[in-house]
Amino acid sequence: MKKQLRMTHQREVILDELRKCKTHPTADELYERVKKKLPRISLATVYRNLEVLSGEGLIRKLEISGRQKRYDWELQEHDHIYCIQCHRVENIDLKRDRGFEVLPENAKGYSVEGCRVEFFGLCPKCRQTNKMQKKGETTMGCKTCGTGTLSDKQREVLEALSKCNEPCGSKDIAASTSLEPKQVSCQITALKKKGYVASPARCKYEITEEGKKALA
Amino acid sequence: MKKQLRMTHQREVILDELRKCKTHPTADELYERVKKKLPRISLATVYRNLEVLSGEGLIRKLEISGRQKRYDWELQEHDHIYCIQCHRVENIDLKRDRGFEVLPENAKGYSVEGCRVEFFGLCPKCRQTNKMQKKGETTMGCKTCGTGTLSDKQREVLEALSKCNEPCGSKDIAASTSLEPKQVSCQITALKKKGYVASPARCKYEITEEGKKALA
DNA sequence: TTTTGTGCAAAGTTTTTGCACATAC
DNA sequence: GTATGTGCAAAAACTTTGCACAAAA
Repeated sequence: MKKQLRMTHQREVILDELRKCKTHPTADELYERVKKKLPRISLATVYRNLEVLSGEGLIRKLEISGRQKRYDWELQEHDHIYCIQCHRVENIDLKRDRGFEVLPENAKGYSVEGCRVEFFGLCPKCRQTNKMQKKGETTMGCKTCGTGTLSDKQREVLEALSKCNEPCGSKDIAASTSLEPKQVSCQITALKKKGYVASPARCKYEITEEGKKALA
Repeated sequence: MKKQLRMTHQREVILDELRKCKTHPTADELYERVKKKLPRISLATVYRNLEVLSGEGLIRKLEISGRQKRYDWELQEHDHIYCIQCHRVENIDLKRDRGFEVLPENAKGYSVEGCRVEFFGLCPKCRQTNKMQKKGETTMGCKTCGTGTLSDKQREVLEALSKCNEPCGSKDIAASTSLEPKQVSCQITALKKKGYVASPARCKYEITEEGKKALA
């Protein structure tokens, strides 16, 4: 006997937000969006629902490049393009003239259920960013982290750090900003790459001279 | 100025073992193999080397379905087939008659650097297992976990559990079998789904009546 | 001798799960 | 009222990193 599914408010909002997304979001991204409507929802609920909904065939879990799982409300099989720099994933129109069906003799005994085609390259935004970087290239430049410009979150973290007299941990930083500890550690990683943050002791961080300049 | 790479013994063995693999291994799988030759090597070294070697272009990191990263010694671009049940990844011969190149007008402004084609289905082994399951199908049947039949590892874990008088943790089980703790928890998850193992307390497991029947 | 790499343990990152309570049907 | 779902916290699963020491060039 199968479990009966219920349409809870949380589930509804999750589905709803997913349907609004064009770039197939990760559980985490979706959580951030859903939280704006349901501030008390937990990440675990988002994960659980994405799992249940894709199990039911209401949405699709994507098997795609990148570290995190991504989800798609579009059920029909279609192809994707993936930005190797910012990890965005978008749909792509592709006339699959199935000239590349696997022939039984080279399927190695597999029963083939389907095929994914994934293009990769740089999205328009990242192409633009790279161009700008090339112009004012510095020694600290780093293709994959967009050096030079600070994102809002990075600025927030860096500012919090600039107010500390001694090295502090990511939880201290989280407490003095609007950010989640998880987000803070992400930003710190990026800031370390840029040379704006140093880690004089394990899990303790402080702003560097470079970082102070970047804030100014 | 670029760092100079050194050929250490560890690095050599890692490369060597990778070259011997036909199914593109995860870091973990490779670690298990390498450990047989260098028992004192650490998983971190394997990860670090795979990262360095793929950074140098000596091996390839695969962007492929599944939870863990996989590596490939074959540098030339080629296509893969993925077993949706056991997660094995194999090469596949595919005459890409590139009829499906992305045309500039539908690349959405991306600069396309390449394309991955991935087939998925059931590998010969899993097809076989599924067939056998269908014969003796039970109410507990589950497509993705292979209910009914016990894999060798599952049987080993279940037997270990049947010898315990009280619920025990996965590390205790690992100690009394030939398996790694990591593998044990995998098997326990599968066994729980099948109803053969219960978890009366957090992280404590015991065999169920169902499980005892399955062993007999 | 200097630079690069290793083992270890601890942390970081993403996902899953047990539990007590809440909600939909 | 009961089966199903939620929030929370803790754990699991996978990967990365700081450090002190070791090995390669």
